[in-house]
Amino acid sequence: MQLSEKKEPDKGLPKLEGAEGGVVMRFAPNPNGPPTLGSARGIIVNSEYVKKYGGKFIIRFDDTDPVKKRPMPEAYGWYLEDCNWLGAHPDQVIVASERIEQYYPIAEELIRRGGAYVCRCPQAAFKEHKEKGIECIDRGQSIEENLELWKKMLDGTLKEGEAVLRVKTDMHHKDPAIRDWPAFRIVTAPHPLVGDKYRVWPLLDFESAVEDHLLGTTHIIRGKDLADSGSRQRYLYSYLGWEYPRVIHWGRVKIHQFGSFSTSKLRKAIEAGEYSGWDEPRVPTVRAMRCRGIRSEALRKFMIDLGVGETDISLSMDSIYAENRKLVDPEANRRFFVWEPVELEIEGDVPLMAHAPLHPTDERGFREIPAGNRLFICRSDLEGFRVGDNIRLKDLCNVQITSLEPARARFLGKDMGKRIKIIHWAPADGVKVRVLKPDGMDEGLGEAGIAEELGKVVQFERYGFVRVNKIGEPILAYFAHR
RNA sequence: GCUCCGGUAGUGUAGCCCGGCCAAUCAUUUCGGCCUUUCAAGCCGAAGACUCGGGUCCAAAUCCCGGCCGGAGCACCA
Repeated sequence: MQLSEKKEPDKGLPKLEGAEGGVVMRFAPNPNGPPTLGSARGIIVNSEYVKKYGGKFIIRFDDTDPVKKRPMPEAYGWYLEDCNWLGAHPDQVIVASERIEQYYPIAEELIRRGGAYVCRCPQAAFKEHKEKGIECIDRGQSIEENLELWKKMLDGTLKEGEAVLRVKTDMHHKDPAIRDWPAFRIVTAPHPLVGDKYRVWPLLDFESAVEDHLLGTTHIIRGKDLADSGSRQRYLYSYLGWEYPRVIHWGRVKIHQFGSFSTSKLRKAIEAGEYSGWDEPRVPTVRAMRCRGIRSEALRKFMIDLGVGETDISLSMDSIYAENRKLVDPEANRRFFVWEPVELEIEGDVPLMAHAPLHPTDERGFREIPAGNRLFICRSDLEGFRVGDNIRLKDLCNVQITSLEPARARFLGKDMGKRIKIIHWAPADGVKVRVLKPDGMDEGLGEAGIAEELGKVVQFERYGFVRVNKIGEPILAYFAHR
């Protein structure tokens, strides 16, 4: 009994320690672009835990740097849009830049409790102090002096770069990363959302730590890059008498097909015109996946299967594609699309109309495709032929190749003979189709019915699954996968 | 330089906390075969892994120590 229990493989996400009574979890992006596949992992896994244990899922925009990680006003909405599409409906949405007012009193309280001091060391000087474990003179200031200086930061007496508020940890801490970290600095540049309303901005460790407490966060999952934050923030929690949430870390994610993706790099590339936008197939964003016809369920299943290991992982889109194929294959209509079309002239009684099933197994009717003595086939198919070859034009008839240049054939019959090479084709008056792929583009001719598939995922036979995104001249489709 | 964290098949993952059911799970991938009016799907089969060295123990993927490899932090970025 117990033995077979232990054998049972764990399904889904690993258990969360101390989550039995429900959880409060958050995903905290910087809105400097739309969510990427990396963000999707955070959104999906956090929200999935909330679904599993009950509680609250919060989206919190950590947008407290108006300059170096300047937020994009549109990106806030993009996140919410993509969250909903991913099935991660937030119970609460927080914007840090709108909550600065709440941070100031906490900073002041921290000073009162002797947990922070205003440090006027030049950046480089402090760096040296930190390396050598030397306490600077400002560190010894009285609480009153610190409160006075804090006011001077707020009222503009102290200029940008002249002072920061530091949390007192331990200048002899064995890990230099933990020593007296900065909580606030002066930034006079306007913030895209709140303008020049504030000149003293919190840094991530302060903002995040305080918000996690304010929001009642029970569990934090964050990247390994923030692994030291816990140690830093615990000092602040201890000064204030708060209880620190449980923390889990996860490693860096890379995807073979995209490399590592940083939002800021993408943003630059888009601004430089290397990509046409945030949703084109070459870009690893959630919206690009959506436009390519990747289902959110496929992404969810994939991310949940990944779990939350601390190992850095380097994955392949193949698994996501395989997951998506299972979802999309039973639904997608089949259509003919001929890339690099070459005209084929056929002599004989070629049927004038083809009846092709919309789906190979699900009986949902037929497409009527006009045929006749002039058709188009793929250049790559033609190149594989020799004069005399018997070929079946799918759902139409059998022909024999009589010439390659120009491409000619003669009608053989409609009977299903023994198994011969089968290719697809496009009618002479087919519609122009352009397919954008992660690694390029294909252009060609397709059956007219493609124009009925706007917004849908279809399978171009012998080509792959695509999503039809625009009906026009040409019709525009994004490639999902084979 | 200081500090922290990882290392199971090509990729990802289960098992590791609480050593024996592990000649190691599942998925993907690749390769065969069957089926088939798509090079899709489906079905069947195969391939492929515990980073290395010590130690503890009757017994180690699992515990301990060390090496190697990889990642991260040491910003008035997030």
